[in-house]
Amino acid sequence: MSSSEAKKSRGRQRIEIKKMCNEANLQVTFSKRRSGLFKKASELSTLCGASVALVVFSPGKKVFSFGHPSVDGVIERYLTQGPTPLMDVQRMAELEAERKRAQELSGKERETEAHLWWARPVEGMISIDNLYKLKKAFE
Amino acid sequence: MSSSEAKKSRGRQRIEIKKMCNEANLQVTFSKRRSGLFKKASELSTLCGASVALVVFSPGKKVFSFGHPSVDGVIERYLTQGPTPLMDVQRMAELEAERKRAQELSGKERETEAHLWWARPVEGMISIDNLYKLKKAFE
DNA sequence: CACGCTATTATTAGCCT
DNA sequence: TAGGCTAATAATAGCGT
Repeated sequence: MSSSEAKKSRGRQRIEIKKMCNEANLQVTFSKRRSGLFKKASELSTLCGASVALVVFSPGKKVFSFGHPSVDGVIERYLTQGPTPLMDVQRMAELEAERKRAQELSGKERETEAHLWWARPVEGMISIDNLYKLKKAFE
Repeated sequence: MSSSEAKKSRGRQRIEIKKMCNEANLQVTFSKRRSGLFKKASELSTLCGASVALVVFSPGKKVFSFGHPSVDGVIERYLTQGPTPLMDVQRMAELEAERKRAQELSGKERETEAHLWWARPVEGMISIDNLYKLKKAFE
């Protein structure tokens, strides 16, 4: 501020919605816009009582998620009520068996960061993985 | 417009982020904010090259979704790499390969399909309860 | 019920610290 | 790398059509 007439800031500038070239800037923009996006998502669910699931992978592979009532719950509804038709019991039994086998192979849970209070409030109790495979099977 | 000095509009008013009481207004707000949310999601994926999956169920049970490169692809990554129990190396390799393949296939045909290409309402015909019954039936 | 309009609020790009 | 600041752009609540 040595200059008595230096402008404090150029303020917000219009940008084109295209892949950002500057890597450093991209990182900052990602963080800021991600926050805004999750806020909007939570507001929509609160204001309108809508169910929302939002999952975002950063360019650096980190994952962020928000869900109301829960990510897994909404995903389950999506996979179940989506374009996929109902499946037969036969196929379900097969996949259920595989699920149990896989469950034995995997012993632990993955804990990720939880800075954001609105992120992943509840852990799904139903085997989402199983449901997903069911859906995949019918495609 | 009989009054020559009638104000055109009170403009945007501050609102509290709580469940809206007025049903009619809620419907309008849901539509507007849903559009904004999906736009923000698409902008984030475009600007930063982030993978995004967004699923919204309206109070009226209709479902809207957006995904980049695809909803299913991102959900798969979430279910695989996310909070869900990890699986054996064999299966992870399979999913990894499939993800890469899916990534290459994307970005090839995805342009302006219609007005809001990123918002596709889908008819939900299957209830979650049906799935539960089916699951219990075979259990 | 979906759009169009506009005054305001909300979000954020570019800088600085 | 992560937070503030501020000027501008973007989103939108309340009304009309």
